[in-house]
Amino acid sequence: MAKIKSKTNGTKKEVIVDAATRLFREKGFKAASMRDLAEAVGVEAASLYNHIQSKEELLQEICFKVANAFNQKCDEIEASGIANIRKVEAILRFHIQQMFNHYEMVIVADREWRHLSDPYLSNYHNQRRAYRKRIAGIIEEGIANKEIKDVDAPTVVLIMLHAVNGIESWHRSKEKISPKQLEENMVLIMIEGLKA
Amino acid sequence: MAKIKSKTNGTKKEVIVDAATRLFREKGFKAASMRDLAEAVGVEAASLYNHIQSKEELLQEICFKVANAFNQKCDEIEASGIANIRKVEAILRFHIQQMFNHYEMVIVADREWRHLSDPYLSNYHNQRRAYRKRIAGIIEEGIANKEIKDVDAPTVVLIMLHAVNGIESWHRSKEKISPKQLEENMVLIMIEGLKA
DNA sequence: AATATACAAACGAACAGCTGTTAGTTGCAT
DNA sequence: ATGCAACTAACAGCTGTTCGTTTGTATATT
Repeated sequence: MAKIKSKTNGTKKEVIVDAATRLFREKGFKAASMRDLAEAVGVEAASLYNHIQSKEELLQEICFKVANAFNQKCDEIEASGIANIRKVEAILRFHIQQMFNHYEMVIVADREWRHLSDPYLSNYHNQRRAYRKRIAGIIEEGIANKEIKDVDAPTVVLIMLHAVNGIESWHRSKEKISPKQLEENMVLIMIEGLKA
Repeated sequence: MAKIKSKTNGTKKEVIVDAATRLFREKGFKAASMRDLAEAVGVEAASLYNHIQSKEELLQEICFKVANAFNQKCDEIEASGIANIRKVEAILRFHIQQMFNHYEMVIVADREWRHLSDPYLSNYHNQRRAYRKRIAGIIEEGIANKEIKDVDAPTVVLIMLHAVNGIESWHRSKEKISPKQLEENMVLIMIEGLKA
């Protein structure tokens, strides 16, 4: 039985991915060096390669973990029988909650995925496009059902998905309103404005 | 000898800044090398330094050009005597239009300003914070006047300023609605939802 | 209980390539 | 002939990564 586990919980690789997430978020993928990462983990740069294959693998892990979370939640919401406007609201709320609980991961995926290389790059890119089309589809159904105002669905998707990125600033601001208040405000502004 | 061709009324430095803007947008500041930039301009890397002082100077130029444009427009709007909700709408419309006409510049400034170094970094950072507070102030006045719904003003600012970044995706999408349509949709969704 | 074995995981040194930038030189238009 | 703007060559430092080796420790054998 090999002891691969680190002190508290999770494999050493997970520790490395966590540190990479923090580092990529604050310096950007290109500007964060493996030596920086090694220092953050408390180890020499060469030692990292006992646990990972490459720097890019770290970015892959981050990007697809985020993508999977959103796709999975979207499956769940789409399967539920609730009204389309409610589905849109649920998706928005999930994005907001992810930005509270795992914002470094989400931000890194959103900002640095372009640095993936090609089997992964186009995979991620396709998933991203498909995800947006999916949400646009829900909105268009809602418009057809007259639950939702007659607006351009892809535009609503753009607004929603980018608006939640603003929560990054909230994390660093001093006078924070509570997460719940922020969520309710966002939903109020973005969903109430949509209702027919 | 290859020579930098200057447009009818633009210095060679402006040609370089324009190419840098394009390059920084598509590869990111760190990933874009001076040799990449030189190739885009049609010149050897060393030759660039006859016109600029450093790579960072290019980023400074981009960031502060964008910041100045927004600050200036905000002065103008604030000075006009229109209702607060109208001011917010005017600011939103200006952001949208800037994202249509100069989106590479705006995106680079928004995404890469962290790579500035310190006199410029904190200057930019302060301007950014001040700008957001300014808009939040207008919104709060509007709430006090009962023109605007009782929402958290900083949250509205976050949503608005980040939502317009979605226009970057519009630039690369195939089935584009017209700029005017997009603008009207955005205003409809984001401003109508605010009105008291 | 002491020893041997096995193997994960750390290390220092080195690599080849790229980074921004400088120096010195040369060509071209005025 | 003066000077701007291009060139080539080179720099010192950093990049991700590989190599061979050593260390620590959990298990198996004695």
